[in-house]
Amino acid sequence: MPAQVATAPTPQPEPRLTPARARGRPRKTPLERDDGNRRAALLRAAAALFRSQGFAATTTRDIAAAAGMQSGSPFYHFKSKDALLFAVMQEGMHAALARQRAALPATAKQSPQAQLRGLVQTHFQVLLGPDSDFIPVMLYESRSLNNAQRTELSALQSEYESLWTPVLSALHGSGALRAPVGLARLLVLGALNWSVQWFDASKSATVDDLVDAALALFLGEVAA
Amino acid sequence: MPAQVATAPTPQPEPRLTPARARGRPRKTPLERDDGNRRAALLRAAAALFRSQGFAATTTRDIAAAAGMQSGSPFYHFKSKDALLFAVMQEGMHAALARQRAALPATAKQSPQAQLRGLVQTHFQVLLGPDSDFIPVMLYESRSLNNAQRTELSALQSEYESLWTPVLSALHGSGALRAPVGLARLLVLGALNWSVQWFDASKSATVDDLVDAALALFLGEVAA
DNA sequence: CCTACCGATCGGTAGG
DNA sequence: CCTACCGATCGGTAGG
Repeated sequence: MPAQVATAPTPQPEPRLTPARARGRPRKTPLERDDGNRRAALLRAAAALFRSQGFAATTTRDIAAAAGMQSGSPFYHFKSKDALLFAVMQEGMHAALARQRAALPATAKQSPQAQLRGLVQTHFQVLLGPDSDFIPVMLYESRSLNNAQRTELSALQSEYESLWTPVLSALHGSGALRAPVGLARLLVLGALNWSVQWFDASKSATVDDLVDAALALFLGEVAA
Repeated sequence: MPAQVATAPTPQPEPRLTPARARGRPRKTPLERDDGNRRAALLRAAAALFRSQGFAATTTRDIAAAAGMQSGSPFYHFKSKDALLFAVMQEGMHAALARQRAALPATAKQSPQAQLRGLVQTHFQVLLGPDSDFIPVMLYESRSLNNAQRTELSALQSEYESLWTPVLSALHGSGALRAPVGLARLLVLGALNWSVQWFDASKSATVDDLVDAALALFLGEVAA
């Protein structure tokens, strides 16, 4: 029998208005409660589950369990399952935009070919690298959004596409890219986006192999 | 009061083993019952709904209503909702294979470039033409299949891919295609498959425009 | 293929 | 963030 159990009976505490505060896991004051941490955990869990099972097939109970919560708790952080999906997609788009913008200066003074290579490389990293559940969810689950959400995301997607257009235009102008710029952008992004369906990090091809293959396919460029 | 009602009381028919046969809408004998027609109607309705709403978000009641049936009736034709999804995908793959094989002879004696153009054109028609819900469902809902179903479909998909490989190999051999054949096939099909996400028949670009743009992008070919 | 129904699950909420 | 719960919906079935 463990020594620390069954000693003197625990004295009943005086009744208080907020009895739970003093028991269970220690509570933090509102300022240090780190809501963002729990919210971020929910977002990450939701992104992973939405990606692997799809939005409609994922229950809010699945998400709660993956984040270590009880079934009703996600609704403390998000108004609805829909709002969770939208937040995942927004987070994904903001991260993708930030990464492309951070990578742009490195090739800004180089050839359009090198600029396209930079865009393609970062795009593959966003799709296939670590923390890469958010954008695939956005690509493949947008049908589950309502109109207002779809409109708001469309604006972010247009921003993202606007990073590609000048580079493709320059390539078209020099004859390196023969297809019309608008359709070329759609076909190129399609070729890249589809990789989330088949890319397997445990297989032989690496992300760099994909970048080389894509540039070779679109521009006839052979890797250096 | 309608004349044909409230005349002589309907005589009770003799009790029979199959009383329903003689009442209600006329029944056909088993041979002319045209089960295939009702089954095909369910498949078409399911394909359209699975495509527009996704598998998990579509109820078997939705499908029944779209085919003009009551809620329990789809289960007379299909064992489960899963079986319906699988049948849609199988139908789609068989049709796609049949159409590609029918189109092959037209370009068999022409250049590899012309052969690729033929494959791309038929692929776009299967994806975007009339009755084009089946293949998009297969492309975007395979996560909802069980393992046995997935394995069976993989075989059909391999058959389909095997139509592309010799053409891409010939193009790679002649230097017209610089990317490795395996990755090129995945990127090319991705570019084409993604079109179901954005192609709008009511917009300016036609399927023929897409074919031209794709060939220009992959081979640097300009349309004749 | 219809009628009537079951058992399970699900998104979401009240109150603490 | 947890507990306890509600109302609605859903896949599927028995019997005809």
